[in-house]
Amino acid sequence: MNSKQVVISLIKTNYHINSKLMSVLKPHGVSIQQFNVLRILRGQKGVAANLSTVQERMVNKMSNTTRLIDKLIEKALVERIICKENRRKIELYITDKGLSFLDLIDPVIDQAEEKIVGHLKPSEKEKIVILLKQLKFN
Amino acid sequence: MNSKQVVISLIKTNYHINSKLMSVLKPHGVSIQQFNVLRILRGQKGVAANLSTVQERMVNKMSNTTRLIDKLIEKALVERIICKENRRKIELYITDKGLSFLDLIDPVIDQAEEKIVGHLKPSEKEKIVILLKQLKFN
DNA sequence: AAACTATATTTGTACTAACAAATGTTGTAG
DNA sequence: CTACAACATTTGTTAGTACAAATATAGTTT
Repeated sequence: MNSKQVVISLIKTNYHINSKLMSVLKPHGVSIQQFNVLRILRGQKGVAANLSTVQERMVNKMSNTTRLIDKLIEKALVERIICKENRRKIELYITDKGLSFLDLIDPVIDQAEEKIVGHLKPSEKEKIVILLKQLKFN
Repeated sequence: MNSKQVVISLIKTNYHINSKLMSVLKPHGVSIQQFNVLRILRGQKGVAANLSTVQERMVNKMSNTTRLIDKLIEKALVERIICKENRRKIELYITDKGLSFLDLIDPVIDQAEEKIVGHLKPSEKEKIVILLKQLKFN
């Protein structure tokens, strides 16, 4: 078993996971990234989040989070307010519509995830996570 | 250890792998997908590949392989000829320039992959691959 | 041969990603 | 108070992705 095979295996696995999650989100009109932003905002429990806060917590450290959030605002799932104390910052909140949207979608995603890895033994799930944590990226 | 944590762990791992591979390819002016197409064409060992053949072997089953290959042709790494027997098909070849380009880049990628997973024991590498193969995507 | 079906590739559109540059705002040094 | 650095977000650009529709060619039916 060489390193290349491991890397390819991981890339392919991710491709399948992404495809699966996309396909379950698609009927609801949101992308995986949009869904993740919503979850991050819900995690704030009413406290405003800056753009930079959201970005830090996202998997993808890209800088077009602005446009991603524009889409969520169009759908009225998120609200954006310019911070009064520091007008450079913005304050992001999930709306009530956003919260009930998540209530609807969370179980669908959970089911998809369960379907993918749920049949593994707990020890196997743990083993994957432990092994992945040992990988080095510097 | 729940299923969601496993999925997130896989997604994050993939993000890091992708970032790493992108960063080593970037100085050479090709993307990961372009690099993969080149390797697929080299694997043909001089036999022409159709667009559909390349697409099947790619991880991403997207349909803009045409445009991806356009980029490789611009760089003279790949050649595209319309098939004489069946003018619907195209014949793709890696050029000599493409081959020597791969000779240059392969070791760089290999090193990156080794750095990421090379420190794992062979049994651990195998364990990852075996566990990933057990995941279900239908 | 004309109409139809299947095959192979290309093109169009909308979205996401990575990165750099630009914009607007705040704080600070002189 | 002006200049400048630091900060936070937005915008621009190029590339890749997903999916659908369009184009072109070949083979088949009538």
